[in-house]
Amino acid sequence: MDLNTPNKNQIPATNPFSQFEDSPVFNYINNLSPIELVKSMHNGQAFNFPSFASPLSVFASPQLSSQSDARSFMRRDQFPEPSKPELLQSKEENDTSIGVFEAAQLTGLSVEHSECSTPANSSKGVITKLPGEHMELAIEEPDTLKYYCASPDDNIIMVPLKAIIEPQMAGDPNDRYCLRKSEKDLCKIGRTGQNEDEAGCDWVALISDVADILTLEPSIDEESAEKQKMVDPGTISFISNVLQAPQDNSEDSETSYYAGSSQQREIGEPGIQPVESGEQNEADQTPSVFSGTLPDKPIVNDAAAKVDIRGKSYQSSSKQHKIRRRCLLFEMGAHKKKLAFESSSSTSSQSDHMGASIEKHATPRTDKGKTLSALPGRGIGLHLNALTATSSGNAVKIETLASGKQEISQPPSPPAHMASGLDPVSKSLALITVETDSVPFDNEDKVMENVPQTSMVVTEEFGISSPKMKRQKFEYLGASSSSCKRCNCKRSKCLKLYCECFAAGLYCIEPCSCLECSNNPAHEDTVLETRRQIESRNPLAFAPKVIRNSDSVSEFGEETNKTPASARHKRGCNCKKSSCLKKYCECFQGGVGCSSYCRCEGCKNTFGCKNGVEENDLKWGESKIHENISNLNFLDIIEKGEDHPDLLVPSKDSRSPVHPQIPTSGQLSGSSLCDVGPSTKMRPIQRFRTNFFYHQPKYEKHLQVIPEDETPEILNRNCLPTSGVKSVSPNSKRVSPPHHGSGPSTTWRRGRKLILRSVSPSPSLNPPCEQ
DNA sequence: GAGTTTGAAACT
DNA sequence: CAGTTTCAAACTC
Repeated sequence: MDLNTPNKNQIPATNPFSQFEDSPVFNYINNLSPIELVKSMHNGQAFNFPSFASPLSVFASPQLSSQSDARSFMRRDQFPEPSKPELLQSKEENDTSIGVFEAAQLTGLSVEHSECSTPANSSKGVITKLPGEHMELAIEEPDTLKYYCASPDDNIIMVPLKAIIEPQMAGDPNDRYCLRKSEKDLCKIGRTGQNEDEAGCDWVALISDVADILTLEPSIDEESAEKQKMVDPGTISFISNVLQAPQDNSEDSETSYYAGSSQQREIGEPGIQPVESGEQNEADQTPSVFSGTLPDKPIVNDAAAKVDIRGKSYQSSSKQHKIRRRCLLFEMGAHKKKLAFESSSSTSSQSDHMGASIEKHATPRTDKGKTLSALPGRGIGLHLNALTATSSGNAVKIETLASGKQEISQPPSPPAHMASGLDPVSKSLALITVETDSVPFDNEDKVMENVPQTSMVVTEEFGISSPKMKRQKFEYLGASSSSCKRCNCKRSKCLKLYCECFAAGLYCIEPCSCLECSNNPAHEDTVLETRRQIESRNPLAFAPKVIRNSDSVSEFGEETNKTPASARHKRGCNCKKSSCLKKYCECFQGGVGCSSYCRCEGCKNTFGCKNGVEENDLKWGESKIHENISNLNFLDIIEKGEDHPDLLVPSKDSRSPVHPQIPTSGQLSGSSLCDVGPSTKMRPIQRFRTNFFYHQPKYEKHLQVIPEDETPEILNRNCLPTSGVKSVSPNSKRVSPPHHGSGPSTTWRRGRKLILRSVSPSPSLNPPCEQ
């Protein structure tokens, strides 16, 4: 394809054009034009740069592109107009014009683009006109380009220009009209374009990208468009307009629209996407939308290609990229399912549901976006849940939003294949998800489950019909276990923490057996409000129940102990009869040992027992504390009356050579989570650190979606004596964090303060916790 | 699958 | 904040 070599086209243009400059025809044209003729050289540049440079600028500024696109769309509509075709036709007959325009490489370029991009439709739009449109070319091309690239200047110029030209059209011969217009354009373009050499370079790159996209082959227009989008918001608009034949105006318009709103998409906000946006739109939508409207053509290979392309092109925002990628892949999956659904409509409820969910996801996505925005730092779980549901293919309930409250009953139970093993699509999705760091924990869990090999923590089922089966998988999962819940609530409407789904910040989904469930997108408002209320009562309510120290540690590249002992229950248990040996015990259920936070009686937790506290640790701690207390930046914590008893008992962990240096070194052991066993209670400081780092991205991502506002709280809890004080005494009842002090707000404030003062610039390395 | 046990969450 | 109630999961049969 020639697309990747736009300059080639550009280069030739100059000469040919100059040749015609001297021709009689050209002179004639000049005479016709009241406007001062621009030198061919200049013109050449104008064509070359404006057309290409602009696009670049456009890329830089999506907004502009959007405007441009909009215009472009309009314009395409105009093309079909009877008057213009005639005009073109007449022009075509004119040798002069032909020569002139042949000189203009732009034309050729445009043609090529069109051809490449949309074989079927290429005849339309640009191509159709270009051949004959010498003058028209000058006119149309620049405009078109402006639309796509639309540097601000271009836009400004073009508007007035048109205004001027249009009137002339009526009375003047086509030639004249075209000529003038072209001249004007050239002048303007030249002006604006000259400064855009660099842009031109970028343009080349862009073209290359385009070429790559096109070379991906069997891609459809939609697919190419999708790719384009992935490449760059601004690029999208350009490519879609240039490459895509106006086969479908509506589609174009949408494309343009999206290009324009690329910023929003970049941000990850749902934006204002039309529900039935179509594959392109959905392509960019976040994971939740794995729309089924995807082109039917997506092929596995292509998909991979797309991914690669994206990955290469947009490293800058790796996260976004990942998200996109994931989305894409999910889309792929969705697409596949859709195909299956379409192909074998007879079968499966699953396919059916998938199709339904796919079609309706667009809306849910928006809702999710709202959720996020509405609940800053909160509702994350819900948001993710949507993802999870989607990916799992179980997201039937989520459809309710899209369907407008219509609750689509889920299939009686997940298809056998789902339970036994994921369908290929799901697996692929899972794998993909695993690849991406941005994958929500819940999603990840599911992924893990499906792909045990890769999992660090296996949790929840992907599509297990039986609640029991589901739960059985929760065994050792700690926080992760809390991530993907399936409930069986009957009276709480799944709006209380009794509901595991709700507690995990997730919407209930198909596998749930709940009654009168309100924990779904259809009741988003209610859910959010309830969440708020609960959080106001207990800021940590939605925090992961199990805090895994090892994860945070590993995040920093340090090999960590991933045993349950390296984690602890955030609040500790209060078991009386189960001896912490049954799943009644949250610690046990979470696969972690009991800690000083626990108030359990007769603890026999096999993962670790708070009773194992070592006296030596205390002694050691005392000596150390004096040594280092002064170094603590979080002294203020203590000063505030938050003197955490634990703080007085530094960890004695052998692996934390310098652990006393809380603020600076990452050497404190991850003890906080290592409450289990000998060192359990011994590391208040460490605990603080650990917990603090617990909030670090990776850990959070993996284990639980924690509302932003909870982070401080967590810190607070960990840092503040609250529980710590009493925890020291096994018998004493620990004060729950939320209730501590003056209440949530106070706690919150303190938490924030702690963050500010105690945060260590460098990642803390929490040594593995050994029991 | 029904009934019981258990402990967290919610309520007072 | 302690005590009680409610709830749903875990467990048993």
